[in-house]
Amino acid sequence: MPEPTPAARPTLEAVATRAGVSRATVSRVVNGGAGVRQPLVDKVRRAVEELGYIPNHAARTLVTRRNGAVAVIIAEPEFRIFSDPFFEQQVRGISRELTVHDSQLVLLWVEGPGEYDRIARYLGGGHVDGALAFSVHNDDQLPSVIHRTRVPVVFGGRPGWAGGRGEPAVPYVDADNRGGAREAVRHLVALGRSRIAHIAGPRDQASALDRLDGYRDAVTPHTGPALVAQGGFTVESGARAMAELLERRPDLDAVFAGNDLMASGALRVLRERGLRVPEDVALVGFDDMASVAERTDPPLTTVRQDIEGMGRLMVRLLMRTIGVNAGPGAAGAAPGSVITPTELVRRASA
Amino acid sequence: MPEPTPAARPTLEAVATRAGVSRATVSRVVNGGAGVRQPLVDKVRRAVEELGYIPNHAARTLVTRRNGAVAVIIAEPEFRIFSDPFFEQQVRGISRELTVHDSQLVLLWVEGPGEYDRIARYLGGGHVDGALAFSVHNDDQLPSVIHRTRVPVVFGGRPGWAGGRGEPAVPYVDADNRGGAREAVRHLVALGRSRIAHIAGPRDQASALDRLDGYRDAVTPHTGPALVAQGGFTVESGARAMAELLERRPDLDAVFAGNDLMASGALRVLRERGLRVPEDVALVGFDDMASVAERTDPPLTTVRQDIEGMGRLMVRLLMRTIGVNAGPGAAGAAPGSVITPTELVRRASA
DNA sequence: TTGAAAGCGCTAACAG
DNA sequence: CTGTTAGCGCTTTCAA
Repeated sequence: MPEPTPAARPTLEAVATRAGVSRATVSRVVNGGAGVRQPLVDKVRRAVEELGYIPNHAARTLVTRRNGAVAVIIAEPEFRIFSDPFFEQQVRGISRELTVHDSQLVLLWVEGPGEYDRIARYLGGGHVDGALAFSVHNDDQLPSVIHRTRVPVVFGGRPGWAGGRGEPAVPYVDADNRGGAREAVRHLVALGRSRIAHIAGPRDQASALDRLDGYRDAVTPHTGPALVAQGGFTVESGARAMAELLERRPDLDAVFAGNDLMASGALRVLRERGLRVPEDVALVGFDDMASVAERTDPPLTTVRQDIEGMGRLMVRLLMRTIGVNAGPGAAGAAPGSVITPTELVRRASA
Repeated sequence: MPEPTPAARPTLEAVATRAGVSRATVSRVVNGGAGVRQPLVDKVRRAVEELGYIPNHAARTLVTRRNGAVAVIIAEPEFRIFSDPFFEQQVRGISRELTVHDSQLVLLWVEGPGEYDRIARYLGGGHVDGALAFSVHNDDQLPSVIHRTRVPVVFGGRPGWAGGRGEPAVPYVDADNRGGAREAVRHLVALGRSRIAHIAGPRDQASALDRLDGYRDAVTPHTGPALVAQGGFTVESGARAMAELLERRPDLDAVFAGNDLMASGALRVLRERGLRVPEDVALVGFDDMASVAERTDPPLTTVRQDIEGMGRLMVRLLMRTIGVNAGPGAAGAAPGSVITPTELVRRASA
């Protein structure tokens, strides 16, 4: 037996030989078959089938410089990010859209700054065509680490430092937090409320700041005074903030919470104090997190964002960036970021 | 300007030229530097540093046939798998251990049988060195699809069909469900209970069957009659099963639930009926899911499994398989599966 | 339309 | 210990 090889995977060459054509022709057929006469196409297809040929990825990448893979970078500090339904939906969107683009999702789980080196090496090594990262805290070095690898990247959520000092322009996809907040408060105003308070999210997260801005946009001296308490996007912080608000302004008649979790905390406190929702105090949340907003009593009126859609958009943006970079334009040409619209969902709380 | 090239990534060649050595030497240094004299090593290192050289992945893979990447295959049917704390821990273990082995985690999200083709192509294309998959329902075609690609694979959880008819032997990592169940029931027996019931998990999941077997092992005619109700691993199903059990055997004095979720459902029913736990009915769960077991009232006595450890083990097993396959042994040589021990955690419910 | 040939960047014998 | 020399499997001009 001259060939003890168990089952070496067939190469282009093998297919070519079997089909009686050149490697070039096989390559053409495999890549769409444009410009090859039908009989040959058929012959090649048959050979591919019979041999069970599958193109070798590495070889292809080596010459095309394309990988068909995109990294999704997850920074661990974002605590139980996996359990976060928000995150799950976004990744689902990303995954689906990536499939459409025939690309693979490579998950990069970063447990801390100690691993930034590994990430840089991975990104720099050309394993992926681009990266998707999520808005991180302002002082994090990760964005700049990513940036230095020169791998195209799109952020999920407006990075707090976007547009800052010498910061490079980064493309990102974010919901219209400000507009959504504005709409929420206007709804409250339309309901005839005039003492509308806001429970704000953490000061180091852009989404929280944007929602606060939206609240400020809508609450004019005309509609009533601004009244803000600080929360931290958790149920407990929402409860605390609500208590504080009640102390400062016992006669408030509406609350716009920075997210559904805080709204549910606020709701609890409101009921403990014997205040009826929405009769005495109208309440609006943000996110439309199903596991929360639909299950409170009364169900929450809130602002919905298309999370899965945002994930898909991140991919589209990235793909465009990659396309652009392949062309004559230099790497700096960041395609504009995208702000997706939000929608007020009316339930019973306001 | 003869060189309009913006910033072509430096190659081995460039480093070699700069350091005044051959490509081979640079390659050696980059790959550990064994067998190269110190002065040269230093020179090369410096050149690498100055040029910001990063090895090209594709080129390396093309010749070494190794990828430094492992696929984690997730079948969507497993509903909100991301939100499942169990899953999160396992993936965390996998991710950490992969880092140790200098390998990357590639997430393959399969939304349904329609995508099996894509998966097969990906796996077959040599993108990854191996795959990790989770126990799926008995009738799923995914395992066989994976198997056909000849990519080494390790399963998380004993596949229901393992050891079946013509099924190939697949290596898997699983907790000692049977042993753990046995221990749980023996604990109940030691407590003096003699009418011990079991709420079983779904009949098509190996873990549920194994726990049932463990229960049967420990409940002998000597200790009392077997009494089993069917549940589905959810809180609600646990409650229903408990009600049924109470109907069939109002005087039962202990319950071993197939998991913590069902135990908490059972607990609720028990209290509704005015039965005290553990005084009237002792209760033991399984999993030690922190978000459940520690928060019930009373906290659940349960069986803990080292989930993150199982994730790590899956990777180690896979790495060994890959190593073996690289050697003379044929691809079929599946290294033995691993059953990890469980541990009874005593809290207040039993 | 098809084929021949030249690499992509790297590793791995094999010499020296 | 170091350099030379072949490729790994594929795409892509360039001719024919």
